[in-house]
Amino acid sequence: MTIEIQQQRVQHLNDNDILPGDLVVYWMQASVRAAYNHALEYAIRQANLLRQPLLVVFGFTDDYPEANLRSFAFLLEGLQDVQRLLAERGIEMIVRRGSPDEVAIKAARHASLLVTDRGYLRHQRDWRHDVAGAVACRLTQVESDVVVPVELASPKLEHAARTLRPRITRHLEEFLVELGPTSLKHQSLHLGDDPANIDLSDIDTVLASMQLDRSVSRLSHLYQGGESQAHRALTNFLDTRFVNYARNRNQPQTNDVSDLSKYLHYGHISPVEIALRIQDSGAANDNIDTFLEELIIRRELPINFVFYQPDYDRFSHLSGWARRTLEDHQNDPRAYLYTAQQLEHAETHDDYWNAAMREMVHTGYMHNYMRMYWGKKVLEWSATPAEAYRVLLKLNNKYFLDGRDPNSYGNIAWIFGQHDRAWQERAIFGKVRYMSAAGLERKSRPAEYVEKVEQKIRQPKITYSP
DNA sequence: ATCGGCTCGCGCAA
DNA sequence: TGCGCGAAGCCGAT
Repeated sequence: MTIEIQQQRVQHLNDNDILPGDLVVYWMQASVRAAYNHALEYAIRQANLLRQPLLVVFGFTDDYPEANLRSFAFLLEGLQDVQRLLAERGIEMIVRRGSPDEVAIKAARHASLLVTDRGYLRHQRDWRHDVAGAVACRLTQVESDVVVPVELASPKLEHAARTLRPRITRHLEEFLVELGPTSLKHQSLHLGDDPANIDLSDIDTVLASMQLDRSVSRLSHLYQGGESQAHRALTNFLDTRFVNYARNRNQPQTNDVSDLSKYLHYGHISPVEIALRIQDSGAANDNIDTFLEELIIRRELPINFVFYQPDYDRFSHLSGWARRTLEDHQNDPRAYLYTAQQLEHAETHDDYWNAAMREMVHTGYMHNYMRMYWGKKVLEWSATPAEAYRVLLKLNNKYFLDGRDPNSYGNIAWIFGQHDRAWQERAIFGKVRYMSAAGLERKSRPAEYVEKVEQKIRQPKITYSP
């Protein structure tokens, strides 16, 4: 049984026809997995219809925006895993060094059809645009990283979750469906010996050969990238912590969260697969509903944001009340002013904040509730909102394994009022929502969170065994 | 512990 | 044009 891939996931990015070529190429870039990968399944079905083999190609570049040792290691672990999983299905995948668009163009030279997955950030869209114009064959993009395709959910920038929610919910029945694997009928090509291909059998060697920022430590002792690890993380969450999810998801002193955001960011797991597993878990409805709200609505709102807001990574995109009120308070005196370096080194007067910053630097993660507090305080302690915006995005993208994601840009924009409402006017923040240490203490146990972070840094331990 | 007030703009009903 | 409502807010009153 194979489910049809919903038509709305499929877009032809140029007007070219399918050519009488030798093979179908799937240019993998965003959905680095074998399971629940609509682009992969689409490419297999097209190859079978054309009676041709399929080649999967990934373009790997040292110049990837804001990447470093930490993120490259996780990426490579994921590539190694998916290459192995595809091989088990008789599908050949090569990872070739070079700018992704150039790698795709070269790989498509003898292709009948080039298929790719979808990314929403500027550089991801630019690559696909460049490739669409450069190849002779058709380039087909298949959305595989959201539940409801962005343009179908809404034709415009949404200002709040409550307006996007019904627009997504009405399509869930159609899009929250299984996607079984299709068998590839025709032999692969055995291109593995090409010297241009990267040998993934030893990741250390690949990393050593690269020019990259090594100042951000590798975290493979804590988290390894890859589809297999993502599935283990999901199973572990369902078996041990999901029962507490609705109650504890905003309690930073607990670990009752899914740990899946980094796998979602790298495309190591599909949101559709996660949602189906959650729905079928037999858990209490409040846990299921709360989780699906986070996974689908709260994840796809920032994707709507980066898709319809070209300046998603700049303070200047803010308009209307939030921009006005922050600028009205631009010259308010700041009780604390920290340099970017003091912040990065967690050298502030605030122990809760310092713990959050340390969690970020040393574990590549920060509890979601603390991400809000962390951001609000940087706004409070910076000379201008624009400066705070810059510093927050830089730290976010440097240290988080789930950084450089639409969620990163959405989360930072939220600090400055995006997707939020006006509140009682006060210094510096104006009418933008404020957060305080007293609020943290009222709602959670931040002193225990500080303890938890220090413990985690001292004794790093993976929460699920490989 | 819980509640109302603060405050804005969107989307929908009218 | 009016009205309800919102992710995590705070604050003061009860």
